[in-house]
Amino acid sequence: MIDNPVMPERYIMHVDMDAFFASIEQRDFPQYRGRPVVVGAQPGHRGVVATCSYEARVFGIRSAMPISEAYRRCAHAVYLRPDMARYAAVSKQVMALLNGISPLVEPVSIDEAYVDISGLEKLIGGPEEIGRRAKAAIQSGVRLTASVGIGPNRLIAKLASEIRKPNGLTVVFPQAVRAFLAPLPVSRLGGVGPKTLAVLERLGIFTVKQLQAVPLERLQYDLGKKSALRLHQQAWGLSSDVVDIRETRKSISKEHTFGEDTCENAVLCDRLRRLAAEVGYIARQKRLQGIVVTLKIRLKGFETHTRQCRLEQPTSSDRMIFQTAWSLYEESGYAGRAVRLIGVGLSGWDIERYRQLGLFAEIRDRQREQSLYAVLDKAAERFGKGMLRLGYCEEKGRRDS
DNA sequence: TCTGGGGTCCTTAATCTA
DNA sequence: TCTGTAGATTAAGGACCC
Repeated sequence: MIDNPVMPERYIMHVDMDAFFASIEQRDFPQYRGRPVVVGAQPGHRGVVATCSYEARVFGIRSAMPISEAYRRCAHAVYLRPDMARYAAVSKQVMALLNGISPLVEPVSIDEAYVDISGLEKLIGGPEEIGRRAKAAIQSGVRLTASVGIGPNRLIAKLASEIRKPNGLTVVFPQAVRAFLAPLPVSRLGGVGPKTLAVLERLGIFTVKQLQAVPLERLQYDLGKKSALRLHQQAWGLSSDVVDIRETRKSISKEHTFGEDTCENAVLCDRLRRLAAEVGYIARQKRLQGIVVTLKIRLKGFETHTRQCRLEQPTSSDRMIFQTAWSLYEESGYAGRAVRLIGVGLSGWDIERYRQLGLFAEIRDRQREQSLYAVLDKAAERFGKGMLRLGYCEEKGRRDS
């Protein structure tokens, strides 16, 4: 617990399941308990570690590590292929348990979620009590542990959940935010990967406190406008406190890495057809039709390219997706080169939503009207706000803020 | 040396259009 | 009607996240 418990206006809770895939395997198969468990590719094949148990981490094994390296570090670990369907079912249970605490649950991945717990103090208790309640619900509901962080916004909640792992609970009150952030390494902030970290280190910035001292303009010179602004805001503890419960998926894609690089058309064509069918199937299940098809190709040497095509009509048809992707491959000039990975994606239903509302021409008027918001205002007048309410309010809210 | 899969967001360059 | 320009869109790649 950090600082004193004065009630802030808002409390956001971040729940992060501990070593999720590996913990489910250890829960379901007692013979794996107490042993290093690595979920991911099989040793001897291409691939990386998806998750590993805390016993495996003792050997230095980490997520995203090549499986060959993991095997070198710990040959006697249990190596398992991921069973995503089983993990997804457990994830669903966890989200339902969190829903029992607050209806405002935003799953951000299979193993983590943000929960808006503002205003629950009279019903349940202070933030620490709510955190304890969430952990207990997960423990008794699915027999797994989670690390929980609570703070005035998403950033602080997430960083707080990472402070004590596994099975931790950390609450950061608003007055304590600056002191909480100051000693953290900048690598803990969102959007700081190897490239950005190298730039920051070149500038002599290693901690959040040091980052706070750097003028925004200086950061923008080295990192670009938006990335720098986001980083600067994070350094001062500023972030969204909105938990968004709507489904917001923007694209669907499937890809496959071949065991060995191939340049055989028959193999590539067959794989692309299967991937397109998977994408089409998910799109139809979600009742989505996309107007943009993307082909992804990774060649020998990890050289990666994408090619996009905008269709005449939105689609969720396997055949249409496949034919478009295959044409992109044939036109790409990569035919004959050894392919390591091939993938296909479908996106662009947001564009289609506007078109269906008869707003496509108006979108072109953006240049005259200066913004889409004016278009939405006009359209709302014409169609009535009821019909456009969701999109309209989203956009208007963003504009007003 | 080795580097999966499924995503999101940002930047940049080319192109379009009022 | 022509032309330069600014802003928007699109395509591709990069970085990052889990």
